[in-house]
Amino acid sequence: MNLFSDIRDLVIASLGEMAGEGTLPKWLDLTAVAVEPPRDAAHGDMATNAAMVLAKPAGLPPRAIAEALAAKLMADPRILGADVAGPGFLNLRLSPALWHGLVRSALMQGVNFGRSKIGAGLKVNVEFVSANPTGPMHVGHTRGAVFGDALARLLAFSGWDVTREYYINDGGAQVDVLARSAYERYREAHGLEPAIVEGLYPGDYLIPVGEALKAKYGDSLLDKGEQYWLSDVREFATAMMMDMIRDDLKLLGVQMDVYSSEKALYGTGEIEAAIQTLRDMDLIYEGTLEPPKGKEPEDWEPRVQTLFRSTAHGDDVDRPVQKSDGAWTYFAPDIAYHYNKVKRGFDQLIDIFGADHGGYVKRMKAAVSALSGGRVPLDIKLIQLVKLYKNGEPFKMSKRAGTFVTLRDVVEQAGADVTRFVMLTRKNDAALDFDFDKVLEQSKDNPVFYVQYANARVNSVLRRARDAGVAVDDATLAAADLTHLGHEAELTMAKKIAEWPRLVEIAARNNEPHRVAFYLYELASDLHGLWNRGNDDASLRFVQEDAGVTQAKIALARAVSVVISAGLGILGVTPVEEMR
RNA sequence: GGCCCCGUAGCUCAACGGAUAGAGCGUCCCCCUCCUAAGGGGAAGGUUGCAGGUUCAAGUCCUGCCGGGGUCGCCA
Repeated sequence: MNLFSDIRDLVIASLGEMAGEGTLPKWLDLTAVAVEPPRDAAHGDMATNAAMVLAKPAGLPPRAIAEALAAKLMADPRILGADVAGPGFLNLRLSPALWHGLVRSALMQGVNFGRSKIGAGLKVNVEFVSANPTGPMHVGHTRGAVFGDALARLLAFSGWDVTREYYINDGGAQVDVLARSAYERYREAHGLEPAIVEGLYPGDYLIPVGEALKAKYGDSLLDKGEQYWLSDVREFATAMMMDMIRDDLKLLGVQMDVYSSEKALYGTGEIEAAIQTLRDMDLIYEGTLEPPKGKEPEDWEPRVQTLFRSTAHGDDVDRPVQKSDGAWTYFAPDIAYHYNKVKRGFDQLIDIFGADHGGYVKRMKAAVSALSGGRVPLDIKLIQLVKLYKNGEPFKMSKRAGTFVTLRDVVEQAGADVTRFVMLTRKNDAALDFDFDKVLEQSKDNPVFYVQYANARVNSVLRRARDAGVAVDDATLAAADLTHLGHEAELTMAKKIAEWPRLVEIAARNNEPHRVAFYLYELASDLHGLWNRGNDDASLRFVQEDAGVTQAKIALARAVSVVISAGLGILGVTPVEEMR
């Protein structure tokens, strides 16, 4: 139930009638006609831009169209007023019964209120996290994980068929480094001095891997050449790292549907086939790249490489798929991997990358565009840095010094719910400050607390009503006589609730889960405001003498709670019933 | 130098191409015999970095600058 689209349907139908009657030309394109909440409540409940959008193509003055449309709309019982304003806006006042009906449907639909079918069952693949299997997840990965998971939930809520996928980068040189690092820990487990030289991973998290290797292989790998153990140790250590990463994700409440391995692409011919497909399109050639302008590397030498003609699909320069020694670059298996996703029948692909992969966006889009014949859109969301603070001071991290902050550190200190919510209070492409003290603060400048508090207040009212012997289950509330909700402050609250289904659509269409977090903050603010007005005006308190009136007021409060629960559900945050 | 992201109130940030650009913090004033004051109401605070352009309408789209960050073959 989306009141805005209902009223838009009415506007479109009325415009159709006007065309039928000759007031408007018949061939007008109505796609730009919108029905929106006005910024200023004094402008009414909804506004449409129809007259302004149609004035030019129809060759009529906007106010004339607006007035004719207003007359039409007034015939509908839902419309109490239609006033032409400003440059040609048509401001609509709606019957209170509409808002009452909306509260009722929120109560009846529960946390499904706002669910829609705008995704039309399209198969979308959301690839996120994809952290290298060489160590535990750190804060940067955490934000990507939270974002991807919330986006997946948002799209599923909005009618997409969502697959969450993790691409394991287990095919490059970094897993060899992992193996060598683990091997040193294996030697350490045998009481030998580990030679953790520059370039190896120094982290303590590999000590258990060394011990596990000892348990499995005994001393059989000691004093053997790398060619003897590298492959086995690599596989063993990678598997343990992935277990660790899965545990980290679980801490955050993130679950993947599919784990795809880069390494598994090698030797299957998939990479060769993908490249051959591009070659058949004349998009692969042998050539030499120009050195980057302005900042030429010291050791630049022109080399002939196998290149992908990504410029044919919007990139700035062509990109190598093979290194000068003939081995695949990282890009080649990634092309094959995305081709694989296309072939699995996804209608849309979404990749969530760290901001440092920004330079990779155009070439990946070019590859998918070429391989899908332009059929499958790829949206790449770049996740900006998280800056950590403690007591207002920047928290320095250094991977080299081993002082990086892990996902586990963050979740153990702040909790999964707080971590998730805070990380979604910013657009993905803006940097985020995460202050360990502020996120746990119980005050209104902490959005998590503020939203949870609103929900707790509703539950407090429900308890109170129950204690007074008033039935407040959702079915009873939905059946209550909501005409008791006549105060302007109460209708404002209901109108805010009415925006929820629309907000979800906008957020889903733009792949912007942060909108949900901001909306919830506004919704909570409205509830706190209404609550406090009960201090001055006893008739606005939720619990009243008359049971019927109480039920109507609580129906409104409960509808807020329902939306908060639904919204937090999309963010992956558990609503609390009571503040501690 | 090329490409990408960011630039909005003193600070941190919102705003699906719509009307007089909104919140929180900070500053100032007010509200608890009353459902959790862990809250609320109000005041002050703006040339949306600059200059053009498109549009009935631009913080939003396009072009060029300025400032900050990221990135730029043989890492992933």
